[in-house]
Amino acid sequence: MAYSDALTALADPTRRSVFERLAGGDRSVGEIAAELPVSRPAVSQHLRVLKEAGLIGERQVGTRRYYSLRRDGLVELRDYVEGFWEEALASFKRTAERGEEDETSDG
Amino acid sequence: MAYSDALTALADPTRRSVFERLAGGDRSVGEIAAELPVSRPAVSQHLRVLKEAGLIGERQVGTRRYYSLRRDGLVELRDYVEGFWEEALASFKRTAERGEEDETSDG
DNA sequence: CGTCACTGTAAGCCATAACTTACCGTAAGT
DNA sequence: ACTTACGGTAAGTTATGGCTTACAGTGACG
Repeated sequence: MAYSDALTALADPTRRSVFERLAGGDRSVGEIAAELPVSRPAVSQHLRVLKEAGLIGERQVGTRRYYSLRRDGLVELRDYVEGFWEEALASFKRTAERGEEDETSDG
Repeated sequence: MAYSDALTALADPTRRSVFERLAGGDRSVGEIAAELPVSRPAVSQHLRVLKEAGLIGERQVGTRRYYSLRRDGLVELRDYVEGFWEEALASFKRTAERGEEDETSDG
């Protein structure tokens, strides 16, 4: 399941920072590293994880590599949350229907 | 930021299993533990993390504690992904408008 | 009050992963 | 060809966190 990798990838704060910077447009590794308090190799490693999670893509220009958000990856994550949202609503509804009884009425 | 805690919480597979089981309705710690290959204390710890992330709530009945999804927590996570989705679309659009850079290697 | 059922917490172990420095390959400019 | 710029990879260190067992606390019930 890809949403699993996506969630794992976005769990780390630093990696999330890297990811969120790509929302503003394509960025090279050096550009991202310059704005973060970690080394360039660290950024490289984060980018690798994000890429393996399908969240970003890369485009090479000379020796530079521009990373960008990948639409499909976002869709998967979005669908997971949305799907869960639907289930949650159903659950809330069931709970509400059972009334405010705070006792164990389960058989 | 709460979505941060939510993402961290949902990163772990076991914890995600715990969380997803709550989508089917309220559950006690013992019930959840019985369905998972980890000990009850482990489940307890996962529930604590999920609760601190605002994703679930608890309701005590006797010595039992029923955990349930928390609507607000879901909303926050959903909004984060949705907001990102919007930004991503804008980014995609910008990239498209800039046209394809033909220096891109085939990859 | 004594016992049982249910659960949270503490302590310790160990796998994971995030970070660093060092190194290597590659592309462009002179 | 040499130099510079850019970035991926390897190796090693260290912090994080998920798991287990042992223990403590609380409510229901005879």
